[in-house]
Amino acid sequence: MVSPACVTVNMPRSIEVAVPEPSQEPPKGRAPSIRDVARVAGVSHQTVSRVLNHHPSIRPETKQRVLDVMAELQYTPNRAARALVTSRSRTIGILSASSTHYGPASSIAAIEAAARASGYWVSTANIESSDAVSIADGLAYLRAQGIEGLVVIAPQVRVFDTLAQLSIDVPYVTLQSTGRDPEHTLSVDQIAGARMATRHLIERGHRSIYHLAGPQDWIEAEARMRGFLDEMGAQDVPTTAPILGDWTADFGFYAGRELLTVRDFTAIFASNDQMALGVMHAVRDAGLEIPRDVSIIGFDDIPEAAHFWPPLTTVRQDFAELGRRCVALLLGDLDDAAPEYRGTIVPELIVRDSVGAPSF
Amino acid sequence: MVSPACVTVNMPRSIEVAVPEPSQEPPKGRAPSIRDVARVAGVSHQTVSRVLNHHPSIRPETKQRVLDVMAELQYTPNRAARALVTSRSRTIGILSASSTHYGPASSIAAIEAAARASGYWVSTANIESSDAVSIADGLAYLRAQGIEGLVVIAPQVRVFDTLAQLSIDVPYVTLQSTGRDPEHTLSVDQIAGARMATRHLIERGHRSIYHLAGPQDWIEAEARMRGFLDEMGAQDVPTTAPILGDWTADFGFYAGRELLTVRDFTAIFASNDQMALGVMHAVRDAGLEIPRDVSIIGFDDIPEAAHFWPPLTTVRQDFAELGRRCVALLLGDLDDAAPEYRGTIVPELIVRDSVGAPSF
DNA sequence: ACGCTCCATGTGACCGTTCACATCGCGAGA
DNA sequence: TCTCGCGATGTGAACGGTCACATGGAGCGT
Repeated sequence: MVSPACVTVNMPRSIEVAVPEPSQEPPKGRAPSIRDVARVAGVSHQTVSRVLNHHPSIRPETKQRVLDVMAELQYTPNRAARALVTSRSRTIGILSASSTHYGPASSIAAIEAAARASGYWVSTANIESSDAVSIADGLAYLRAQGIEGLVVIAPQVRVFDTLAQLSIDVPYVTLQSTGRDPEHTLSVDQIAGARMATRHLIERGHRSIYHLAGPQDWIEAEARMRGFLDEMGAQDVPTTAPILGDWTADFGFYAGRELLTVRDFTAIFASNDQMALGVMHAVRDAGLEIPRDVSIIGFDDIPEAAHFWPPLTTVRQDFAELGRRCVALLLGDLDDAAPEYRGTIVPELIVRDSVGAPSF
Repeated sequence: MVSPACVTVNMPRSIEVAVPEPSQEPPKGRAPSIRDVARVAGVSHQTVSRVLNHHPSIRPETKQRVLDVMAELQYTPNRAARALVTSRSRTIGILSASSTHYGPASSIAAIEAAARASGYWVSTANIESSDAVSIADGLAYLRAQGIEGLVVIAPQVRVFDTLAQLSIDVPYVTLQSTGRDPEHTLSVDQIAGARMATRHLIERGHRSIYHLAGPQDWIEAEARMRGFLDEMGAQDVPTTAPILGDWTADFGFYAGRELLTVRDFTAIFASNDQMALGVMHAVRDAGLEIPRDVSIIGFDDIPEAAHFWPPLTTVRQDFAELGRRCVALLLGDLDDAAPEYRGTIVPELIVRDSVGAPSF
């Protein structure tokens, strides 16, 4: 990956714009304020404020004059002052775990883009371990920031406990799948995706399938597991207990190695692509071939999945769209407008080469 | 990866703490302020402020009383008010590209953690394309946020131009390798890492080595390329022109395929692990084996690299440490303390199975 | 015993914005 | 013609902290 290497700090080279004509604005140390603009434009500070807030009753001529002065003075509204008086920070908080993974990272990027487009700011708190203290720290950090909304990309069960405990009461969005509270639910089920994946394996003839699940307190993990179990049940295939992992390739590797000592299965459905990769590694290490001896299917379609060996069959999620809708929903809520994103994002089965017919 | 699925918004469940005794603080709509605390504690607002700022001359007894009241009232200092009067946002901006990749994502997470530990906030602007407009947008966004320092994880050449253009004059840290401005430089060279990788290939007997570089306006990419060229020169190995890529596995795949039509090489040094993965894919598709027919080495040691087929020999970077030092340097600078992190983070060669002796 | 310093604390202004309210024309309805 | 209403603008007070300065004792050297 693009990796930083060496660090250089550079002092500000304050660019002195030599103004030839002695204009009337005093070059104070501070940045120009609304009153500076007002003075130069020959209006009151309130008029400037109105321009800033797109107030309807302002003469176009006046408005233009103010805008011109703003540009001339390189005026930037002071976020702190505004937040102080409105007591609105226009900031959305993200509580995230595993932010170095593709899924969360993509979601975060999409959320940030969507928020920025709507004039909101984003503040992220990454938690390393998912213990209560770490979660509480993250939430306290976000609370101190005065967030107006919260997106949770983390083990949610614990987060909600902590949320209540800290008595943080902002609207929150959680990227989850359980269909309760349908009023506020986007119904893209991971369940559907997981069922797709499972069905794909069954259709190819597999009957002994293991599921490598994610951490049990992640609702996503739970949903995929449920999708797996639902589909297995629906198709009358005997079910084995899912193995609870931690989303990492390392875990997939060790779990795969363990599983292979028995070898009572023909296919594995991993709850994400990284774990699938680890399993593939273990399978090859055991001298077996994919998909001849073992079929493997993943979840997420990370950009690398197409280049695994063999290229991984998986379920694609549109993280960017997810992030966008998530913000739309939160902002629709915040700004009291009707959220328009109630539709469904359909996950998509991406068939590549890691699934074949069972060998026995 | 951990992937969000379905979105649910939940309204705040405002937790009413039923206070039995009618205490003297009025339950106004707003959060308690410094003056509310002062009133209850029987001191002046300024005393409360002093407690907040760890002012030395305060009687321990008074201090404790104030702290108690703060806890009782669940007082949280208002960031906006503080920022307004001090005109310091205590926010560090990150301008990042490819933030979904492991390296940048890890750096961001580390920066955020380090900043949080120092009482700073972090604001990230992700740019999707690296054109000037996109960069300018990102910087404007950060500027509006009132950032006090800037970390650039992006194509730096262009960023600096834009920086000057927008006349943003905050101290900045760039994760870079060129050794100019040694006063402010951490000397971990990517160059060293790249030389290690190259030397490893040469020592194994390779003489025809291609380098798959990153985008030319990323200083990291440039540094690795320079390291490659330096080592090749030092060892008197004839050099071929590096191929400029875009950090993605897809690019590695196509470049590899292209290269294999000629097949005038025995090893490839990819500038990051993703591109290395793509190349591996292309090599296998051509019916060749790694490392028997072609040796491949990467850069970064992403967590998945150990599970590639074959496990990838690569150069490990400690992104977390990098992020920490980066913040230390920036903050040392900001707070006018002597930065202690002038030392060197040594990249480490991780030998796995993707490099062997040349086949011809 | 006097003045000086320093510690602990209080007072009021100010940061840059928005909010509530006041003001001033001007055209329309009576 | 008088007034009412509304559009366009101005005035002053918040918001919740920090800063500069003032104040009143205690400690202390002479």
